[in-house]
Amino acid sequence: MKATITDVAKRAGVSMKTVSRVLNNEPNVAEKTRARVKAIADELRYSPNLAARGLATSKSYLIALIYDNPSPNYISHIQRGAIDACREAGYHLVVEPLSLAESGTHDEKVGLVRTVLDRLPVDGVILTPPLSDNEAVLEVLEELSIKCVRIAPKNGGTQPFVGMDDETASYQMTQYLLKQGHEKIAFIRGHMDHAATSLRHAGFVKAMQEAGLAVSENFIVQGDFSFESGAAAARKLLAESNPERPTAIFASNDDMAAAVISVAGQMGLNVPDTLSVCGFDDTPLARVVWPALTTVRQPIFKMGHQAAKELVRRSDEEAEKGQILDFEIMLRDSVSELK
Amino acid sequence: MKATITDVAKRAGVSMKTVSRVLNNEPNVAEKTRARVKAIADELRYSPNLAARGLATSKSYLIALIYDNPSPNYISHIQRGAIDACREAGYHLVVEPLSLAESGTHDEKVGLVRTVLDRLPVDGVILTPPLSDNEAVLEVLEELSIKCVRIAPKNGGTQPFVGMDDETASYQMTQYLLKQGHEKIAFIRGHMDHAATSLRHAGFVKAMQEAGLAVSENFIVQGDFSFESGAAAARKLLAESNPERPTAIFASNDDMAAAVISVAGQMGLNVPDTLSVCGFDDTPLARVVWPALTTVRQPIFKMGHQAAKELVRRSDEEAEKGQILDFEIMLRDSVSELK
DNA sequence: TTGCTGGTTGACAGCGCTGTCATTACTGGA
DNA sequence: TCCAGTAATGACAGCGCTGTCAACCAGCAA
Repeated sequence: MKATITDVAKRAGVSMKTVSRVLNNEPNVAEKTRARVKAIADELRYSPNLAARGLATSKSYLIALIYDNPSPNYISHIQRGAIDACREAGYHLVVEPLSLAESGTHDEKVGLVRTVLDRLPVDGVILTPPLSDNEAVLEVLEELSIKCVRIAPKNGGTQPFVGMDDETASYQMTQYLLKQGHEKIAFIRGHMDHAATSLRHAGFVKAMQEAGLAVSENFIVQGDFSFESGAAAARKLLAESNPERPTAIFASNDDMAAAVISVAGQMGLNVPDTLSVCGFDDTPLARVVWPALTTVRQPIFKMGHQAAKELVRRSDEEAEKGQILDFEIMLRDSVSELK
Repeated sequence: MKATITDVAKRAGVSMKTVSRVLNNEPNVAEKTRARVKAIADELRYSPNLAARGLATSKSYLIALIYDNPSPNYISHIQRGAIDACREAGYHLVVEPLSLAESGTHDEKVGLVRTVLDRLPVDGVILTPPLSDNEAVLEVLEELSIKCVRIAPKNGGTQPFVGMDDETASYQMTQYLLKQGHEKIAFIRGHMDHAATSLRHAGFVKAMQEAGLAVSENFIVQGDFSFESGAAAARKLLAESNPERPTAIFASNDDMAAAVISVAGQMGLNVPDTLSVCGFDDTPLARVVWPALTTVRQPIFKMGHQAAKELVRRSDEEAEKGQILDFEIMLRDSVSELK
């Protein structure tokens, strides 16, 4: 049978309340008492009953990770990071996928979110793109006054968030391409709903302009982060009929970059000799395609970690309003110097 | 403020207990009363307090997905399936990654698992490979008498499980290769800890033997399901020094198959013209490499779904001892007929 | 000595729900 | 008409914990 707080109390010859104080690290317990209670709790392998504690405190010691993102890799890393932080604080992570994109009107979305959140009284939620900026979700969270941390949101808002500087990353990657001698550089945009899409685009444009290069309309193609959209974009950019082909293509995520490499291969174009390609995200895919993809590594794990950490923060610790984490440019084999 | 059962009871002019009966679909409530209570509960947007209910019933309405598997794609699909089933039954899924492989002795592993499970009193757990067959985990589960469903376990045991027939899938895929005229077929094995590894190998061997073909030692290479191990295996198999090269390579998962394609590309071998390649799992990767991978589709989502469904089963429904789900062979472009 | 302060401890109620068991309402047959 | 027998309902305790508040015990100044 599982030990209860009463068992520990009896064994230690103190009241339940004192045990409770020790377990919650509350002040005003004599050091000697504290040590004894701790020892006995360990001995009995006591661990508090979450339901009871939750009922008494109206906290659940649960935080939710809410997402509507088809990229398993992204979620999986966020998740790992978040769980890591939860464990340290005695919290647990429950995952709640939401399919909001195709679920009708704003009110229907609100209803859906509310149903999920009503049922499970979590202490906080982590929002991943594109939900970080979803009105319906934010509205319900506000209404139920649930704490939340947004990952890579489009605009600040009042809640804390964690993100990275997509624009600068994109800017630096473009500069790298320029340094390799490329001037005819095409850019494939991501999904419109994601905050990162316009930031990455902006960084690209900024670097091009600083280099005094015109950004041709024909060299900016809209994608949606999927492999298929990347392939379509590549076919368009590399078409024979295209008056002049780019010497480099900057796809704003790895899936689309992989598609570019694949299409180039099918068309008999050698990457990186006749076409340089780079991506964004550093998914496992990046190392798995050939040639290995030059890309930007996002600190995904850490984002999840920091987000959860903020949510499980004990109130006496300092709050973080927003955090911008560092990225890293991974130079691999898919970009070469222009001869 | 959130409505409680008392609010509903007052409004409906009945006792709490009657409301409780309605909400839990218990018998012995007049249809009229039932309908009225339901309506009022809806109106008040009442949803039960999980902690209170948990305290009263010593159930948590939580099930855990425990894994130690580096494949985000696999986990992510299992997870989706499981959550789906949970939602239908008012349960929630909490995810618990465990790093058991490198965590020392058996007893240390047991300790680690126990810590995680002690803290969170879940009603059931889903075990994914390679944990489905992990002694330490199974032991703790038994000790705490927590229900569990194992996904793709090596050997039956007494718990329910869901899986697919890896051996037959592998057998059929090999037959397909044979039908394309290949005889010199190499096989790359997966990670030793996974049940699937020997099953897939067995299916391959069976088909070869039935075709009256010898399976050369040199054509069986040990991998570990990682891209890197696949690449190493491919380099070994395709080495110039190798007296005779295979005309087809059957990698026992997609990552390794992708590695084979990549290595072949680097060595100037055309896939599928001079080398046919096939994989196993049908991960997104399979459609993303070029040429697209001929592979076996596992019903991963469904496995997660069925596993969770079994755990949240109300006791009056029928139990399923074990379920073997169907696979599908996905014919794509990485295998061609031997000329 | 008394009175006061502040650190330490415990008694008790109550969080929102369900299980048990008693009570009431209703049915059909004698 | 009355009485079982069953269906419908409710009163109440208690799940394991924490918040509140009162009680207690030094130690020290007056």
